[in-house]
Amino acid sequence: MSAAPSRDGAPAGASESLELGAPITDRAWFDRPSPAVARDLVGMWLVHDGAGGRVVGRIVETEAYQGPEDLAAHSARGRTERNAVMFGPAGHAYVYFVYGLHHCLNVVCGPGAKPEAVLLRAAAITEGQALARQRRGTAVPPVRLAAGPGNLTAAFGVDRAINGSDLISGPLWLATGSVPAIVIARPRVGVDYAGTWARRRLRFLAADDPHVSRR
DNA sequence: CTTATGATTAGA
DNA sequence: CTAATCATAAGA
Repeated sequence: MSAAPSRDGAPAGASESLELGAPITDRAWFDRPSPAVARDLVGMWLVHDGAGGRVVGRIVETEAYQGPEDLAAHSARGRTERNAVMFGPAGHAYVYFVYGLHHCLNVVCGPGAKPEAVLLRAAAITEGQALARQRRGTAVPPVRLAAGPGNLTAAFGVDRAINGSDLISGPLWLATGSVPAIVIARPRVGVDYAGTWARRRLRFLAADDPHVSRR
């Protein structure tokens, strides 16, 4: 079987990856507090070179989950088999299964050993739309293909098989965007149980972008 | 072993 | 507003 397409620079003249920027290859970029990484990820590219082909999308919505003090973070209740990746080095994928239906994709952050992560909540698919629609259903409008964390993982073909994958060397990776996003901050979704942490503005969205999740 | 529930979604 | 649907974590 053939190897996954290279993450190295696109061939000269290639235009299929519209505006796809430089891959993030510096682990220090990930090794920062999750709010900073979450804000920076809005407007950047998510790429998955999966079994069915490549899917690329512009990230338009993220949420930061901080260390043990953040009562909404999985790491707040200590290290378990599920969240172990959060306690490992930054720049890896933390994928978990929830509600018996959906997968959620997170980018593990730092600094250092701090168990922080960023949940990727929505993206605008720019390449591999046919593949994404095949996975999500033909009736889904393009604007909703990756709107919402469960829909995003479905569209990109991400599941627990990729949990722990290195975002610097694996089939799932990130690249800089060419168009800076105007980012707004709002409270996170679905964490009402987290007391004062539920009110903090740790959800980051691209302003006026139709590809964000509902609510 | 049993049991409660969730960083969700679609639909009424 | 609720059902769907099951891996996970916590407790007995």
